[in-house]
Amino acid sequence: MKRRDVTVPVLPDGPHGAPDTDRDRLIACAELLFFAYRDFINDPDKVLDEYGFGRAHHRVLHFVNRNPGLRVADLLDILKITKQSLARVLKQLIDEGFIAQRSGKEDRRERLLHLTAKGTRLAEKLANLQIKRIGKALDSAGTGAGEATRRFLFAMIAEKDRDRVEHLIRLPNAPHEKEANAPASSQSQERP
Amino acid sequence: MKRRDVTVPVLPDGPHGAPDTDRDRLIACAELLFFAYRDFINDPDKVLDEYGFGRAHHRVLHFVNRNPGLRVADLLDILKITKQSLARVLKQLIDEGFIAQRSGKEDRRERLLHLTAKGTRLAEKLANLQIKRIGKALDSAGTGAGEATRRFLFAMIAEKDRDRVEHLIRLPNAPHEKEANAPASSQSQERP
DNA sequence: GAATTTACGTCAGCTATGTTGACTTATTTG
DNA sequence: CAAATAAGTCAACATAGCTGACGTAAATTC
Repeated sequence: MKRRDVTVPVLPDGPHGAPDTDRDRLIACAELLFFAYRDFINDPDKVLDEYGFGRAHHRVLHFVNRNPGLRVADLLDILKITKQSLARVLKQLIDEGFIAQRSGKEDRRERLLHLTAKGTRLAEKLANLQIKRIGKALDSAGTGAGEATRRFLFAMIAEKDRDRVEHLIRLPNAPHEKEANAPASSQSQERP
Repeated sequence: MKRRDVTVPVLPDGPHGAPDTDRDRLIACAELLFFAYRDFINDPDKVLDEYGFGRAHHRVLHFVNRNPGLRVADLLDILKITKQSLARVLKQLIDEGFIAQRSGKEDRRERLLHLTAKGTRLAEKLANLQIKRIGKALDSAGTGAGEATRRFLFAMIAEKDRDRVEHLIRLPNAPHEKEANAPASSQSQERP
């Protein structure tokens, strides 16, 4: 690729002759979100590839790991995909021994999802990759960045889903200090 | 969907009897990133649907809008997709009059990308939706959240891409206060 | 000036992950 | 018992990635 030396307006002036910095800052956030997410997804993807899995499998593993006993309906609600989309990856994960189902004790129509030992190993391996990257990023972002970032990300979630997510992530000091409650479905009472 | 009222350990204690809050906080970031991105993408998607476009089209519109005169090769580098993947959406955008190409003046092999008036209208419409959501989220996240969030997101980007991104977003006060420079390609001079 | 490299476009085919709509089965609930 | 619910399944389709191969025009190099 050739390089040209051309001077170019770096920060084009807004309508009033001054840079539209507020807007630019918000747009920068949008672009950063894109790049950050792109790379956030990337380390796990490499590992998943070795198993013949994709991101969809990762998401299922993750949320089942974090919420053992999750029902299929809950997972659908978390992922916001259709039953058929989920079915495909879930079936694979079950067939290959990463996820086990147990019938609900109270409601035997429910299939409560759990990770097997094998599933837990993979889920943790993937989680550790992401945790590592996030940890480093927060360190380099300075004190208070974690708190601020969580608040920002939380506020980016569609209003109607925030309660649900807040319960789901069950963070020690949740974004708005609401009392934490039972995860989406979770635990329940089973486990004989 | 039925909900059960079951009391459940909200914050399972870690190995030392205390909650493993550090790890939990990092995992919360990961989950929040997933939910935030999911919904971040959502408003534009609805609009794009009306045009028969998808996210891929949005990304192209966005980066061409922000960097008029971008070359195809630059776009590939930004999006990290293959030429063939890009070709499909780019062709549509050109055929339907959202994007125009001009041969480079110095190097006539290059096809420099620009938005048409129609393209600009759509790109701005989409950008405004996202800006609005981000603006609200930052407000609700408190002072300093923007700064912190940008730093965090920037640090989440793969190291080898950070320089490039930093130039690309040309933020007034970039994450590390480096001097802003010309956009990735657009007219540009960089490239190692 | 010929050969090579570069920028871009394109053909053909594959995969992962999402979608809709319809139907079955087991189980709970009214 | 009838109706609603949780889950599984079939078929068909769309989007957006991917690989590999090849063509063409222009620029660069030998």
